[in-house]
Amino acid sequence: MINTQVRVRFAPSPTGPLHIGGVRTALYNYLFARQHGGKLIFRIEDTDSNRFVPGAEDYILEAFRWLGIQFDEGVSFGGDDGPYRQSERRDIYKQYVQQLLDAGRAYIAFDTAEELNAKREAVQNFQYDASTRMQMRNELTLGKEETERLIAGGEPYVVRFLIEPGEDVHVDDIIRGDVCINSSILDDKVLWKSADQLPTYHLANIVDDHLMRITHVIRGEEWLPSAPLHVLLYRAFGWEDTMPRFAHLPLLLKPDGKGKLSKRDGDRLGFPVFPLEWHDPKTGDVSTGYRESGYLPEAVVNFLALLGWNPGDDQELLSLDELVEKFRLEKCSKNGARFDYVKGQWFNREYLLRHTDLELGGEFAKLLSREGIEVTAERAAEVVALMKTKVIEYQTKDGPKKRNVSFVSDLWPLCRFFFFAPQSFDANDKFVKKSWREGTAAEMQQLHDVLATVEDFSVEGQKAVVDPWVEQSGIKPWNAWRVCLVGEGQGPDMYALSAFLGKEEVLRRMEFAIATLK
RNA sequence: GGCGCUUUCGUCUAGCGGCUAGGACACAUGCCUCUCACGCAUGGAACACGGGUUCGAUUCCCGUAGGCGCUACCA
Repeated sequence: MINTQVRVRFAPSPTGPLHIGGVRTALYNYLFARQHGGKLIFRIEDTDSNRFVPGAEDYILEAFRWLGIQFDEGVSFGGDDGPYRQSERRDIYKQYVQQLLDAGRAYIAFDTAEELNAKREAVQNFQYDASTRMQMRNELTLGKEETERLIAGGEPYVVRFLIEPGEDVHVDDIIRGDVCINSSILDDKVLWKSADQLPTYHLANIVDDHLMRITHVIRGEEWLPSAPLHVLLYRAFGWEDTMPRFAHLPLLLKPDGKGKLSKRDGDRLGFPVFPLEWHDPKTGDVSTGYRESGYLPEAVVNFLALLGWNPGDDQELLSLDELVEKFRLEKCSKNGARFDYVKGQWFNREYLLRHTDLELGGEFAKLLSREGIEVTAERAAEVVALMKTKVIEYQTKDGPKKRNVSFVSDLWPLCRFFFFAPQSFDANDKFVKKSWREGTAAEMQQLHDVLATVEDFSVEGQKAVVDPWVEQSGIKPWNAWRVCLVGEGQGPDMYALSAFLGKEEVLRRMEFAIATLK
């Protein structure tokens, strides 16, 4: 194991959109593979035919493309260990199930789901294991001949793993150290179902990881209780010497309240839990995604990477390359992390501010276009430059709150006045009241007339004319001028705004305000 | 219920026997100022509890309590 190449895999089920926790698991696998010069494999675990959701596989692939997480082998990436879709590996599993059967490590059972449910209701804490298997309808109680007769007669059956009780099974977890579970609490897990000729997760997982020469299994903590079962399977196959090492990651928890993060939390608190927008083919429901909500992929990656791991120093902003370099699996925290989406917004802001105004202007121009405003990226970039350091008010369950501009889309509600002149003024607005008193209209008329004489309407050009007038007249025109051009107490520096709007528009807005407010 | 994992500011976390327990997000205040801000500065805020081990425990061990997960012919 020491000198073999690192090979890890991310193996989702195509049962719906990829959960953000799954994205983090994939990211950690990616970081680990890259930093060891290893390979990352993309496998589809579609052994439950009932839960298959069309479009899910493409969705997952598209999500990773967007995030910049690249795979080396697997579904849609090729490789020598295919097929990488478990539903296409029936023959392989069948062969290995037979191997277990032949070795007496597994047995055939005919108990139907209904029979088992009845049993569970009748017997408290019923478990299909060494203590009960001799009372059930299976190969061990029916005998070989009867078993073969039933199979020949088309009776559906499953193959169960025969677990020897009373053994302490140890799992050496990279994150948690030695984890020990007694085999007596494990049940004789179903490994294979004749009904769809497919294995269950446990069997498929072990066979595939072995055949694909996986060296490290990095997965969510929900798998920890079944890790001993997996160890036992490796042993039963005689593969213990090449068994991968395990690392069970802590789960992502709700931002508030109890339990693990769910889709509902996102809907309730207003943040995405999926990387991309998802249209549920069954219900028609649409769930927003990080991409569609205006998150930058590098911000999502950085945010997720630090939920459960940190570089050990005070650095929080790390590029994908830096993460590859600094990530340490053994330094991952052991306890679940509450999903602090507010910090996610902060990360996005940091990355947003690292883009040039022109890049952001291009995005903003697209957004404006959807509002029916056609401007060039350069023009939009001027607005971005003036407004990207502002705060936006938003709604929460505890009422309105404020936060810094974190998304390009935050700009739009703040920037309407750049494109639309005030149509009316709120006389009760605190700022308007404070700024517009007796005589203000006359002062604004003076400023209007002064501005009318300005030839060069750039910031500098206006200053050259207006500053001396301010000095000489003693009039502080700023707030009232703001009322004229903006309509309320917000916005950028007045000269900057005025220069952006241009002389004609500025004079027009002032005339309207003077006429309206008197 | 059983089994396993886990427990440092509100949140994410640093700490790996001796620290004024550090940082970030969030929050509050001040400065700046033409509005709202940004920025800068400052501040409040944590070792779950009880036993051990030790000269000394946030740190090691054991309990208790909380949290999380698993307990399917789902992954």
